[in-house]
Amino acid sequence: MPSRFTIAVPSDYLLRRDYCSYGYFLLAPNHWEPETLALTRVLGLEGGAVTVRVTQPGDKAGSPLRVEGDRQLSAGERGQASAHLGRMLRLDEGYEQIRAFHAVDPRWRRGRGRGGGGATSGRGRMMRSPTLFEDVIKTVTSCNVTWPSTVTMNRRLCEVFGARSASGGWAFPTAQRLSRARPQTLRSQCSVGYRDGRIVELARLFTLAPARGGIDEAWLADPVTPDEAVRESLLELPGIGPYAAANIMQLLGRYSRLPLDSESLRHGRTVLGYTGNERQVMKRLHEHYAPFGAHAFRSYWLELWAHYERKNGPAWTWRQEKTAKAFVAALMKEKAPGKRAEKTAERTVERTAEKRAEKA
DNA sequence: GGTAGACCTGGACGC
DNA sequence: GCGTCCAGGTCTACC
Repeated sequence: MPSRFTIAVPSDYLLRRDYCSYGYFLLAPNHWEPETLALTRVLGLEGGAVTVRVTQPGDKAGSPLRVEGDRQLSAGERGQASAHLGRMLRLDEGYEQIRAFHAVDPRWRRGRGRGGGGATSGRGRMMRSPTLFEDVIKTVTSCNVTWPSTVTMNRRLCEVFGARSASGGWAFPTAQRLSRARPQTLRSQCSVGYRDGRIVELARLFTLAPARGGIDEAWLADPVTPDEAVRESLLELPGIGPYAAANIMQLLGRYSRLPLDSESLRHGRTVLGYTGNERQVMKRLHEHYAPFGAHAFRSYWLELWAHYERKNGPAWTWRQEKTAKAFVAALMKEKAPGKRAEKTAERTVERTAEKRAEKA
């Protein structure tokens, strides 16, 4: 028997805008339906996998979220599901925290949520995963690779190693499951390439107690822990370099560091008009966002995201199956690609999908 | 401390 | 349809 419950949200929280605010909303097992403004994904709970469908009735900021599961959930499981969704949607970041961000970067204050005195738009909450483990693996699968490959890796990880829900969806694999996986299987069935051993080792570190050398999630998430200590600790993990460490920090709610990559360079050159070599542009990017201090990443990301939305329409209208195409590097270039390049990209994406279907 | 090259996959493009 | 080149961040060896 299906279950249904609600989750309260901050008064300025708007599901379609705040959920569709970071690229991971396009990665399995997450699924967004633009027609119904519904988020669907499988969550791994103590009683097994469950597919949940999350909507915000009336599409009104501050309205409680309606959650429907594809099976009966115990009270404990409902609590677990609420905690997973709360982390994912950053519901822990209240109105005051967003107002503090807008105080240093007023560009995102426009628009009206239903917040109390001096209402703000509520912009500034970027979605993430229900668990830190999923965030770390998603970050590793996004390094040194183009977006369509990241999409493939995440989908295959779920299909090969994820638990299945009653309605047939796949959960993101647990650390326990991936820690037992053979690197060769990861490579051949999930196309993760040289990341195979690193993913297994990361999974193993998530299963170990901190006292035995495992990852101390509570310490990483504790606001008392200094940013620099967190960064150094992340850099010691396999497959985590400066970019990945900064990205995981923002996923932990630490926004002072910038995960600058090739996309940032493009943003610096084409949107901000910076010239010079890579090092010079990176330096100017750091200078540009330095005034936003503890909120630097939010300013950086909202700028970047606004650029994507100018080109492709609001993120909540994006179709998951088409984004692999939309984010093919050539199609994101400022100069429109030629007809041939566009056709080739489409053909390649289609061929890849067919090959994957055959394999499956 | 800085730099070069390997790692792997799939998109881009020429033939 | 095939072959070649290239993008992408991390890691290691070397200077």
